[in-house]
Amino acid sequence: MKNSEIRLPKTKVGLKSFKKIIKAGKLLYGKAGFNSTSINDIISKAKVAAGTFYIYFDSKLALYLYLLDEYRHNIRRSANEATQNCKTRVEMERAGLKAFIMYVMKDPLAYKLIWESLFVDPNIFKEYYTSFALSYVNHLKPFVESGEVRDDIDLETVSYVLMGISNFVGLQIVFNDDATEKDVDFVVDECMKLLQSGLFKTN
Amino acid sequence: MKNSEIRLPKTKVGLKSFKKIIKAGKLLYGKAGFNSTSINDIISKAKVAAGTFYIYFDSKLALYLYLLDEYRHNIRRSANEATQNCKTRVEMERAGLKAFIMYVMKDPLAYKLIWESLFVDPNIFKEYYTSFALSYVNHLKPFVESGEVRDDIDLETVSYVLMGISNFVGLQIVFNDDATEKDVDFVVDECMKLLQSGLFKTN
DNA sequence: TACTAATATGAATATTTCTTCATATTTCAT
DNA sequence: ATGAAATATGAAGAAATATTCATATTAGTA
Repeated sequence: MKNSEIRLPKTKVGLKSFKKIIKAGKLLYGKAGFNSTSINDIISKAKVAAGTFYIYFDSKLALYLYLLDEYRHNIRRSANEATQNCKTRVEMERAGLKAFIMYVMKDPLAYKLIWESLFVDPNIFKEYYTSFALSYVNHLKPFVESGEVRDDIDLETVSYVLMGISNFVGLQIVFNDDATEKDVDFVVDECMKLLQSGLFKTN
Repeated sequence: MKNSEIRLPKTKVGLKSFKKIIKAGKLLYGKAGFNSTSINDIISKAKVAAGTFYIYFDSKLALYLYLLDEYRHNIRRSANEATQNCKTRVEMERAGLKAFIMYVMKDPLAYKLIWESLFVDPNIFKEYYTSFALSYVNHLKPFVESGEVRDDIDLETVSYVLMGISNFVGLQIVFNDDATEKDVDFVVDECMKLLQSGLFKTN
C-alpha cells in the first residue's frame, strides 16, 4: 500500500518521538477508535508537533496499520507460546483459548484494532480471518489423521466456530470490568465441556 | 438520547424523501460504514438538499441509530419466526442459526451496523450483546429443566459461545461471495455436529 | 379557493481535519 | 570540532464536514 508507509527513526531522539506517537495512538485508538481519532488528538497527546508525526508516518492510516500488525503478531505469538508444550489437541485448544482471552483481557485494544479493520479496509479484515482459518485448518489436520479429532466434520467450519468462540467468550470477559484469571479459567472450562461432549444430553 | 431524534414525515411527499434518505443511508453505511460516510455522501446519493436531511433527522447519528434499531428488530424477528414451530431445543438451535446466517447473507449491512456500534458508542454494543445473552439464557433454562440441555454447564458462557458461532460462521458465508442456501445448510449441519457431540473422538 | 402546515432548497457558516513546508535545532560519525 | 543527516516545530493552506437558516414551493384541509 502506498501512502501508508512508516519510516523508522535513526537516532535515540527520534526513537523517543516515535514511541510517544505509538503510545498515544494505542491509547486513543483504544478509546475512540481509528475513525474518531484525529491526527491532532494524537500529536497533542503525544506532545509532538504535527510535522514530527509525518516524519515517521505517511498518514493516519499508516499508524493504524503499524499497530494492527503489531497486535496481530503478538496474538499469534502468545497463542503459539501457550500451546508449545501441549501434548493432546484438547490441551492445545484449551491453552490457545485461554491465551487469547488473557491477551484481550489485558489489552482490549487488540479487539478494537482488528474489528475496526472492517471499516478501515474490509479487505484487511477478510484477509485476517481467512488466513487465520486456513492456518487453523492446517493445524487441525494432523489430529484428524491421528484420530484425536473426529473425521466426519468440515475443518474450515470448525475453524470459524473456534474463532467465534474465542472472540465472543473473550467479549464476555472484556464486558466484565473486574474479571480475573479465575474467571477466564472458568469460562474456558465451560467451553471445553462443549467441545468435548456437546451441548445436549442425548446422543 | 438527545440530538439524535427523528421526525417522521406527515405527507406522501415527505415520506418519499424520508425513504430516499433511508435507502441511501443503508447503501452507504453498508459500503463504507458510518464513520466514513458523510452527510454530503448521503444527501447527494439520495438526491435531496442538505436541509431536507435535517427535517427528518437531528444528525448523522440519528440516522445510524434508526437503521441499527431496524436491523436489531428484524434479526430478532426472523429468529423468532424460524424457531416458532420447532419441537426440540436441537431443532431450535439449528433453525435459529440458519435464520441468522440467511439473514446476514442476504444483507450483510446488519453485521456492519451492529459491529460498528462498538466504535460509534461502545455502550450500545455492550448493551446489545449482554441483553441478547441474557435473553438466550432465559430461553435455554427450561430445556435444562426438561433434561434436554446438560445441566452441568454455565448458560451465560453457552450463550456467548452460541453467539460467537453464529457470528463467525456467518462471516464464513459472507466472505464467500457466491454462497447459496445449500452452503448455509452445510455449515449449519457441521455446527450442529459439534453442538451434539463435540469436536473430539474420545469421551 | 384560501390558508396553514409541511416540505424543499442550497448558499453560508463555523469547525475540524490532514498535510506541507520553510526554518530551526540537534545528533553523531568523522 | 565540524558538517551532513536527522529531527523538531508550528503556522498556514486546502479540503471536507455538519449544521443552520432565510426563502421558496407544495400539500392537504376547511
